[in-house]
Amino acid sequence: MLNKVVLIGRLTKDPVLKYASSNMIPVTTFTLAVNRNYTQQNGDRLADFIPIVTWRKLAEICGNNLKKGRLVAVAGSIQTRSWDDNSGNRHWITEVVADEVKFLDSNKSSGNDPMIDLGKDIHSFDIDVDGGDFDGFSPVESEDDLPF
Amino acid sequence: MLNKVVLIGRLTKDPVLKYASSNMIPVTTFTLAVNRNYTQQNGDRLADFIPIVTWRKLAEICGNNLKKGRLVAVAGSIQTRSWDDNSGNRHWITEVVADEVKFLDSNKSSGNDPMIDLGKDIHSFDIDVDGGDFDGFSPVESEDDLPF
Amino acid sequence: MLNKVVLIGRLTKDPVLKYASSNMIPVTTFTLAVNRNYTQQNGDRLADFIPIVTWRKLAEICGNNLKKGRLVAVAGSIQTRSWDDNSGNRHWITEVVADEVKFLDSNKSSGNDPMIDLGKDIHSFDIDVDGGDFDGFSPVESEDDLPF
Amino acid sequence: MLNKVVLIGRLTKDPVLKYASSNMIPVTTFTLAVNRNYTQQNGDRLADFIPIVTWRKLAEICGNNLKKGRLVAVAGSIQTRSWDDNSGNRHWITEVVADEVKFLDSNKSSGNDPMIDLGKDIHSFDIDVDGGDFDGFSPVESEDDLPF
DNA sequence: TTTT
DNA sequence: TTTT
Repeated sequence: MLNKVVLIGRLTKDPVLKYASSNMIPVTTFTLAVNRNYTQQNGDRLADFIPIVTWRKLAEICGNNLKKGRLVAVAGSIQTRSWDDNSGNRHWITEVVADEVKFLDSNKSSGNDPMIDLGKDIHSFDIDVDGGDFDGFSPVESEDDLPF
Repeated sequence: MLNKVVLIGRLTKDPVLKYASSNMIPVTTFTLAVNRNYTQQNGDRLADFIPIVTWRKLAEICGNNLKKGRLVAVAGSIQTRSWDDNSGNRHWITEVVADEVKFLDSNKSSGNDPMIDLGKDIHSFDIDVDGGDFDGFSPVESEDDLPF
Repeated sequence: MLNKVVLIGRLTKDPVLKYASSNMIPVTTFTLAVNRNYTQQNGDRLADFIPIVTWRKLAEICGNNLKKGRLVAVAGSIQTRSWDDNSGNRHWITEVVADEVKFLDSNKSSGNDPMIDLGKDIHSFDIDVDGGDFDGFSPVESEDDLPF
Repeated sequence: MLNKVVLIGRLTKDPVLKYASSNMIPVTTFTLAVNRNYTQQNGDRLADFIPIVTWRKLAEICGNNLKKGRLVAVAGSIQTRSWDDNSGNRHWITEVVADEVKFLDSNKSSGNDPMIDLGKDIHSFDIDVDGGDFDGFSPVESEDDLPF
């Protein structure tokens, strides 16, 4: 019926950009560390580590420009998927499918890496709603090959 | 940093109310079926099945009043936890911790079951922010015994 | 940068469906009464009354099917507009532009009015993202004629 | 019933911190410029300007630390209020009451002004849910004196 | 098995 | 009547 998520956090690692085997649609995945507001008395857990998936043009922008440690805002929805391991056991996965990803800090790696110039403003990228060159809009497809 | 979720869906089963073994805090869990807007061409998946956790007073209200099939709105945040199985394998779980649960349909089971009278209005219940009688506010505690 | 709203409430009046004078795009407006969780000690204000605007296909669905008192969920964003009155004074308006409207209760008026059959399930309608027959996608256009 | 807002944007001016005349509760107001994702063909409107209100401890933190141009995330709810002008005309105001404000950029004004040291991390502040020393929790009180 |  |  309704399924809305907004997160702000940092990438735990560099994102992973792949092309789905069946239709070559770009798909990028990363994990977001979202710090909790309170501090545990034992100092134990301080963050939630939330798997994020992006598709198509947004996947390419994220895969080519985000890096470990970058601060981003993600808007999207929660999705559940299942996959079967080699032993025939079914595993369930809950992840966030991002519709929008906003880059909230400037590019830290000022070296000569192939990142685009983010300029002096905060950049934001929306999802490619019409699917660009891709054949037919399907909100979620080719869920195989996802690393989670 | 920021972690906000809003869901509307139906309970896939009756909720499960337990009392955490360490401190007897009430905790209720259920799974929400959230229908997607689009229809798969193959008619395959139409909904996401999202695990929900509630604590304290809200847990008691949900555990005592919700039933399979009821339509609810949930506001809260995404949480990740890990647990180790008997074989020593660690499993990761992503679920939604509910701060607010709104009952969106009237009581379907008009029989003589022990459900409270929901009256003619939509009822809503907020989380017990101060923790009631409990000693000290801890946003998430006693995560053992969770059924997910 | 990011602008997300989710509301659940009831229409204070029947919605108003118009066609924008410049380009004949359908636009429907209504006000949502969103009850607050707490009760004022003086019993004064119990709800916020939030102006909602919808465009295109979603506007037609809302304008033709919603009625005063219906319970709906709205997802969208906050928008600010200004207009000048006859005395040359500028007025500022804050409203919610709906991307999605979900009908949460069944059709109350079971008479022979021209409402569509909502069936036994909750119906939901998304915004017409591609704009249908309209010439070029413009997220908000023709803001004149709005009744707020 | 349910009323959730998340915004990311920049302060158009320095925030205004006042103490409500009736009970001396701190209240801070500011306007957030939230850039839209799309560009108008005429280059006209690019942002929404959304009035924000915060209360109590969060009001003091915002009033003492935020400045014009700072990038923040705001989570809260939409509120409507009315006030009567000298001519006896009633005016309606829609604003966002912030429960959480996250500071997303580091302190720009590195001079010797009285701002607190924000350190090298992103700082976040939650609302003072129990109201501190104040007598009884009332989510919104003393709405007079608000500058909007 | 993690970000700052 | 506005931010970057």
